Amino acid sequence: MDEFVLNLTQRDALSTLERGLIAEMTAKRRTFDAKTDIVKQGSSPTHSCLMVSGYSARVNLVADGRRRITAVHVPGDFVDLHSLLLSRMDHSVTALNSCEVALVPHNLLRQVTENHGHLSRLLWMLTAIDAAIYRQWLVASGRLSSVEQLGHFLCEMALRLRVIDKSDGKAFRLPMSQAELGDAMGLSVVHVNRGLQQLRRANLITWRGDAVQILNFAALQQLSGFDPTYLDLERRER
Amino acid sequence: MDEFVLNLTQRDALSTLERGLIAEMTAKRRTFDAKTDIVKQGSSPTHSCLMVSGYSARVNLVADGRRRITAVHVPGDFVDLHSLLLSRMDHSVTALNSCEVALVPHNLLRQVTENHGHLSRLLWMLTAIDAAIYRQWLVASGRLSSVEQLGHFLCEMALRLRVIDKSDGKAFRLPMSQAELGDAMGLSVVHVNRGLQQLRRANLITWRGDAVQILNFAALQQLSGFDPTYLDLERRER
DNA sequence: CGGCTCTTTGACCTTGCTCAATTCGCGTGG
DNA sequence: CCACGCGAATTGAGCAAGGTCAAAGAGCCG
Repeated sequence: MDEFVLNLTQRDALSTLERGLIAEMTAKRRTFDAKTDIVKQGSSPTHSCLMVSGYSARVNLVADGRRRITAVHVPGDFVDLHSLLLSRMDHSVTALNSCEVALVPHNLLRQVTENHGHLSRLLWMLTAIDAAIYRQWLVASGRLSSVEQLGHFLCEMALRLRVIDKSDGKAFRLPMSQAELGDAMGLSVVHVNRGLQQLRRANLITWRGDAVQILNFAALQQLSGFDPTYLDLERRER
Repeated sequence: MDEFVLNLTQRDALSTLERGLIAEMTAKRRTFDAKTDIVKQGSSPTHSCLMVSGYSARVNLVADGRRRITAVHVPGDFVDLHSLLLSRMDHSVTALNSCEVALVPHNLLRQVTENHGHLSRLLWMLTAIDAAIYRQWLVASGRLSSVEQLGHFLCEMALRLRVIDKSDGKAFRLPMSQAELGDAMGLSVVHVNRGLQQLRRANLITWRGDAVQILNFAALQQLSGFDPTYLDLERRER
């Protein structure tokens, strides 16, 4: 699983043994159509899902139809590692486009935690990075304006996709409708639309279909106060 | 460390060996005055902090003085386990009142991940629960009204404090000013004040000094759509 | 061509923010 | 015991960001 290995080797070296374990873990695959649930709210999975290709979103439903997307996952992301440790899914994971997923049995993961300290620290690290992203989204959600927030999100996606060679840091695919983007930002569709127009008018981005392009990363970064520290893209022993 | 053990045994059994390891890990202590930093943004700690007594908050600073509190930690919370896995702190942890903290050396934690699979899964679980709380705050921040959000937060604190025997599920201490509460909710002080008044007028809560009392938990829960699933208060093998 | 989803626009409304004062609680020094 | 000072809570008034509703385009596929 190329993207997953890239995700890890960006942050630490992997031994041959560890690469073998990863291959074993990701052997079992399944595909999901766009807009279908990969993991359902309320379920207690017996395996964890790792994105092989395609994008997915973590969706929380609130009473009376309000929804919030709390995370967007790209190839190489271990989507619900935490289902290994938690009892019941308090939210769903939905395919944004058609995607392929590796189903990693929990007992295999448990074996890793028993016998492979370093690799299990790396998996743990992935959940820590996810948490860092949640924190950053919380900051954005409560303390940035809608335009700043949109810009921040696009900077983040550009970087995360660059790690897995799906972007040069400027152009990338993002298969999300403005409604989905609104759910991710905690904004209304209408407001997302107007925010994007503002970014376009400022010549900061273009967005046609699922093709996003950041025209001036430095300016977008400055506008949104984006600081990539939280993605921890640093290679060192962990 | 009583509260920490309660936090874990709420979710799984601990062996005698594991209890011993925990005692060893939490041997070294330090106290912090109210409003001082326990961990500083930008630093690369060599130990992780576990709250022994007192409350702390995870604070992110944004340009031009905006702040966001992304988490509130109570006794028994492992405040920055993730510093074991991440390179640099992208935020600070600040003491809300005067508190005592156990300093757990990273090399000790690393040994646990090498030799004690079950205990390291439990530590990992704690970071997964933290992440679940972040997700819930994201939902609250983007999709709940200010009053709902305040209610949700108070329900959460009541439950988390009950786990560590610091609350009967109704009354508890919460040493936060309305300004701090605003930073935690992503709201302005003025609005927090008005929201709390609304909760008081509806006879749902009282709050004097740092003494909070929930007068009608069921009603507050209903109002805020609080569902405790995400706290994963279920005892089973992990 | 028809139907579907997604984007865009306009008009209006509401929640929550800002600014500025005032009041309250409480500890301190006289 | 009382005046004073200080941080926190509270209030009022006006404003603005973002929400809602409704309709009109655009793009796409069968």
